[in-house]
Amino acid sequence: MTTVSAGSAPSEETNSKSERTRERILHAAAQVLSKKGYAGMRLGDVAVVAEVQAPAIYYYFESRDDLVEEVVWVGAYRVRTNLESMLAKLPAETTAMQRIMCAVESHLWFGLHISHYATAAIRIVGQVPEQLRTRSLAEEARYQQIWHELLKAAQGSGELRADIDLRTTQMLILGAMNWASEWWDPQQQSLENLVSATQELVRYGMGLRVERPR
Amino acid sequence: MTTVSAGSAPSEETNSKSERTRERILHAAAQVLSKKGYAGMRLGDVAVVAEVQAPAIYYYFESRDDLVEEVVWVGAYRVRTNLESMLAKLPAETTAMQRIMCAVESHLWFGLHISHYATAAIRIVGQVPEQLRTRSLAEEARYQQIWHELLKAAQGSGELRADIDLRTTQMLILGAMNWASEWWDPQQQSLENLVSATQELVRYGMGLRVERPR
Amino acid sequence: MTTVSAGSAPSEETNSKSERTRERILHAAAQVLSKKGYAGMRLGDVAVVAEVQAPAIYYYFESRDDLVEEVVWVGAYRVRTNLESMLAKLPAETTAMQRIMCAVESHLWFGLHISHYATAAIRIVGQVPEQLRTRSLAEEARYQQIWHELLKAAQGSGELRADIDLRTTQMLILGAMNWASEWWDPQQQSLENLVSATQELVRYGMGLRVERPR
Amino acid sequence: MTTVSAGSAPSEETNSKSERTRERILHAAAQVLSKKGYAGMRLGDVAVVAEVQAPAIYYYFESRDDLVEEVVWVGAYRVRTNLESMLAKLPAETTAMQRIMCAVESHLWFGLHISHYATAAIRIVGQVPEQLRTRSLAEEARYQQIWHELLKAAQGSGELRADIDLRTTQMLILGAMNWASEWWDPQQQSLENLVSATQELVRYGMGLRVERPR
DNA sequence: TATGAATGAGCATTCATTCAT
DNA sequence: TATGAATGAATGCTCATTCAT
Repeated sequence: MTTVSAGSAPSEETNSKSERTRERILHAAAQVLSKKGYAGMRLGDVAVVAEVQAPAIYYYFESRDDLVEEVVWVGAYRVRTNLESMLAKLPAETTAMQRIMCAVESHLWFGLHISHYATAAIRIVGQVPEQLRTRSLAEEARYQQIWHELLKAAQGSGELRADIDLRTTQMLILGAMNWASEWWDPQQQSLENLVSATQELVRYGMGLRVERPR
Repeated sequence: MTTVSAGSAPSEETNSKSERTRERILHAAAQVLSKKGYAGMRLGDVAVVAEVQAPAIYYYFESRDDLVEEVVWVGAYRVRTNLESMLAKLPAETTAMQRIMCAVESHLWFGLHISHYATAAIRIVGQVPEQLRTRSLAEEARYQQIWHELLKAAQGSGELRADIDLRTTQMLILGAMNWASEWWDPQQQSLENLVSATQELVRYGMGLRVERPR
Repeated sequence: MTTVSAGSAPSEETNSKSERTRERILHAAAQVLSKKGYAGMRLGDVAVVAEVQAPAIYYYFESRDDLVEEVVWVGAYRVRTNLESMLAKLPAETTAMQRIMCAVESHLWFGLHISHYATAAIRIVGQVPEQLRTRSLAEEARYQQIWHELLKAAQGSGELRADIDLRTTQMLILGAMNWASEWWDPQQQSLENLVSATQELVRYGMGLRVERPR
Repeated sequence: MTTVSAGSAPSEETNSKSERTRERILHAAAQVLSKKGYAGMRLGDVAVVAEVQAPAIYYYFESRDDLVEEVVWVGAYRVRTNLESMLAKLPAETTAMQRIMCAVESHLWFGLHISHYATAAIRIVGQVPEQLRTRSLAEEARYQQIWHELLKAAQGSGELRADIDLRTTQMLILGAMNWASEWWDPQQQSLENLVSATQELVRYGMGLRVERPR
C-alpha cells in the first residue's frame, strides 16, 4: 500500500527471517506503545506480543529508546507517504477542497485502520523525550506542510473562506482526527461513517447553511 | 471560578495547613501526569514539585493509584462544574448555538488555561487502568450528556442542521479541543484567538458559505 | 497474683491514668510480639491494640527496642516470681517430686493462661538482639537455677533416678512446655488436662512401668 | 541421606548451574529464616548468604513469600521423608517402642544436624501467614500421622501405658525436641548424648523406676 | 499527656540491559 | 540468531521516629 522508494525506508515487504523478526518486534512495540504510552511500554510486553524473548530485542535495536524512536518515525513516515500517494492518485482536475476531503480520509483511514504505528506516534507525542523525536519531527513538519499547501490552495481557489486562521484550523482538524483513536469504536460505527461525518464538519461546520455550496 | 463548597467536592479554597499540603500534592501530580503520562509519573517528581518528601504523599493518599484517581476525577469534576456554572450565568434568552459557543469557550479556557487537572485527565485517558476510572467516567458521562443536550437543543431550534450525526460530531469537536493541549502555545497565540477560531470551525466549517446564516 | 515487692518491679496494680496507659501499651506489645515475632511487631499494630496513637508510645518508651526489652523482661520476671510464690506456698513437708509437679503446673498455667508476656518472651527468644536480653537473661538464669535446685533436691531425696542428665532433661521438659503455646488449644483441651498429661510424662515417661512407684 | 528423585520432590542432587543457584538461595533463606524469623528475613541478607544479588532471587522465585513457602515446605517434606526412610530401614522384628526411639533420633538428628530447613520451618510456625502454609500443613499432618501410628502400635503391643493421653503426649515430645533448637549447643554436648537423654525421658520419665521394664 | 504532620532509612520488587553460550 | 542467567538502578511503599503544638 505504502509506496516505499528509498533504501532506508521502512519496508513492509519482509524478506529474510531476520527482517521479519525485526518487523514483528516493531509492530509489537507500536501496539504496546499505543496502549500504554511511552513510559508504560515494557520490553517484556513487547517481547510477549512479538513472540520472542526480551533480550532478543537487543539484537535488532540498540536500546528501548531506539525502538521507540523507530516506531514513532515509521508512524510519521507512513502517514506522510500514504497521504502523498493518495494525493498522487487523484486526477488532475480534482478541486482543492476535494483534495482536502481526500486528506481527511487518508488520515483517518491510515491512523485508525491500518497502522498501530500512527496511533502510537500520535498518542505518545508529548511524552517522548525530545531527543527521540528528531527524525519524526522532520516527517511531521513535511506532513503539516502538505496540509498547509492543500488549505492554501483551497483558499486560493476560493473554496475556503479567506477570513479563517489557516494554521489554527488545520491543527484543530488534525486534532479532531487524532483524538478519534481515543473514542472511535469500529464495532459501533463504520469508518466510512466517521470519515464522512468528519468531512462534513470540516467543510460546513455544524451550523445551518442557507444554501448548500456547489 | 468554581467555588465548590458542598460535601466531598474538591475544594479549591485551602484552609488548614494540612489541606494546603494535600492540595499542593494533588496539583503537583496533575502537573507531572500531564507531562509524563500515567506510567511516567514518579512519586519522586511529584514530591519535588509539591516540595515535600515522597513518603509524605502517603500521609494523604493511600497509594500512587489513589492519587492518580483523584487527579483524574478532580479534572473531570471541575470541567463539568465549570461548564455548568458558565451556562447557568447566561441570560435566559441566549440561543442554543450561543450556548454551544459558550461551551467551547469554557472547555478551552478551562482545559488550557486554568487547570492542569483537566489536561492531565485528558492526556492520560486510555493509559489509566479501568479500575481507576470509575468516578471520573461518571463525571465524563455527565459532561457528555450536557453537551449532547446543548446540541440537541440547537437542532431542535433549527440552528443546527438536521442531517448531521450528533454524537460523532460532538466527539470530533471535543477531540479537536482536547488535542489543542498538544500544540497550543500561549506564547504564539492568544487563547481568545484559539477560542474564536474553534467557534468558527464548529459553526461554519472551513468551507465557503454563500450566505452567512442569521 | 504476682507478688511484687521491689520498687522497679513490673506493677500490675495500675494507679494513675498514665501508668494504666503504659501498662496497656506493654500488654499490647506482648500480644503482638507473641503473634508476629520480634521483627514482625509494628508499633502501629501495638498502638491499635493499646488504643493509642503510635507516637504516644514514645511518651512511655524510649524506642521500639526498649518496649520489646521490657516485655521480654516482664515475661521472664513474672514467670520466675510466679514460680517462687507458688513454691513458697507449699507446706514444708512437700516432697521434691511434688515440688517439681507444682513447678510444671506453674509454668504451664502462667505461660498459657495468664500472661502474653511469657508467651511473647518464649516465642521471640532467639530473634531478639543480644543487647536487649541482658535483664531477661539474668531472670531466666535465676529461673533455670530454681528448676535446677528442684531437680537436684529430687535426685538427692532419691525421687529422681541418679543416672539422668539433669541439665538436658530440664531443658527438654521446659521445651515441651514452651512449645505448647504453638499447639495447645483451650477450646479442645482443658489446661488441667494438659498439666496432668505433662506431669505424667515428666514423672513416668511413656513407657510401661512394671510397678507404680510410691 | 534422603535421596529423593521422583516428580516435584525437592532434589538435593544439584545438577545444572541454574539448579545449584536456586538451591543456594533456598539454603540461604532457610538459614536466615531460622535466625531472624519470618518478618525478619530480608532478601538482602539471603542474597549475601547465597552470594548473588538480591534481584537474582526473583529469577527463581515469584516473591519473598514464595521463597518462604518453599523453605517451609521443603523443611516439612524432608523431615517426613527422612523419618519414613529411617523407619523403612528397620528390620521387621523391631518393636514398636524401638521404632519410637528411632523416630526420636530421626527428628533430632534431622532437625538439629542436617537441615536448616527443618529448623526454619519449626521456628517460624505461627508467624507465617496461613496462606503460605497450605502445602506444609499437609506434610505436617502426614508426619503427625506417622507418629500417631507409632504410638498407637506401641500401645497396642503393650509397650506403652494404656492410660496416657496419646495426642497430648505426642505433642509434648515433639515440642521438647523442637525447642532443642533454641538451646542445644553442639559445642557443649554431642547430639548422641541429647538423643539418648531424650529417649530416656520419653521412655521412662524422670521418676524412679522400681524395676526396669523388659 | 497526646496527636497530626512529616521524614529518613530501608525494603521488596521491577525492568532495561548485559553477557556467556 | 537467540536465550538463560544475572545485575544495577530505580521506584513504590512501610515504618520507626521526630517535632511542633
